[in-house]
Amino acid sequence: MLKIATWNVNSLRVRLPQVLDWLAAHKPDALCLQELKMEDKAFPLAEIQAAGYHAVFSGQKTWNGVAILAPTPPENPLYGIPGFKDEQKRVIAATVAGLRIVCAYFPNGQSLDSDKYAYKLAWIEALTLWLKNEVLPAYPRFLLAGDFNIAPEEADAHPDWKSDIIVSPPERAAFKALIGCGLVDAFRLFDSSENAYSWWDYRTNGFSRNFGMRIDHILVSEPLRQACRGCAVDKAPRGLERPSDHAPVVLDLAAV
DNA sequence: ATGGCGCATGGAATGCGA
Repeated sequence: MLKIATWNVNSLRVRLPQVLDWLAAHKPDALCLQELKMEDKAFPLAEIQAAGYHAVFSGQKTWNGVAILAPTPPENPLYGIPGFKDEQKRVIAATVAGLRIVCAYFPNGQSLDSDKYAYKLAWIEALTLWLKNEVLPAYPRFLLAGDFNIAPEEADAHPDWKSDIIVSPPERAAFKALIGCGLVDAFRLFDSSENAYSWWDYRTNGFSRNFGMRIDHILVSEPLRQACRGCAVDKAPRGLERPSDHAPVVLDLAAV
């Protein structure tokens, strides 16, 4: 069985002890991280290697930043979306355990009238075209994991969520177009509705009153669908002292 | 219950995230 996980850590500098604990406890075959919020020269490679993991990473100061950790060296790393000029470090790809993995931190968008919203939609379109035209044809055993900043369905957002961002029809249409490339939302293959959310607001005790959304996802290619054995949110890290506002999403995959 | 938290920058107050 392979265990593949994704976790927006909201600063790897702050969350490194929790990440190391989580690696030791769960021993994932791949862990995708987002929001490192650090430059590559600050990446804690020595600590991660001491924990028995290798890493490929793409960071920047203050914002964004993505990484893939694995017990064997991730192969053929690729940084960013080819042909899409972007200063923001949001995408890293690598091959682990015979799986092509794209780890992505989708733009937030901020609000529907923001330039960041237009950037979000353009970014998703570029990602979709790249996956459809280049990645999926080359790598049948493929998965896309990360923080999508989209709650795909009504059930994926708390009813009290009042903002348009994250749940707007164009964002949900973009998610469907992405799925339409030949991908499956692994979480929805299983009845795990009690763990429906992957993010909870830091404000107003969001976690204790379950004010959250499911915005972290693992999408798998059709050839991997039959190998999926389970997919769930691990809520435990969200309850720790000084947590990330996101919890890990974990996929169990039968070895093929 | 969305001003209300947490993080980074810079060394206080502000911008951003979702």
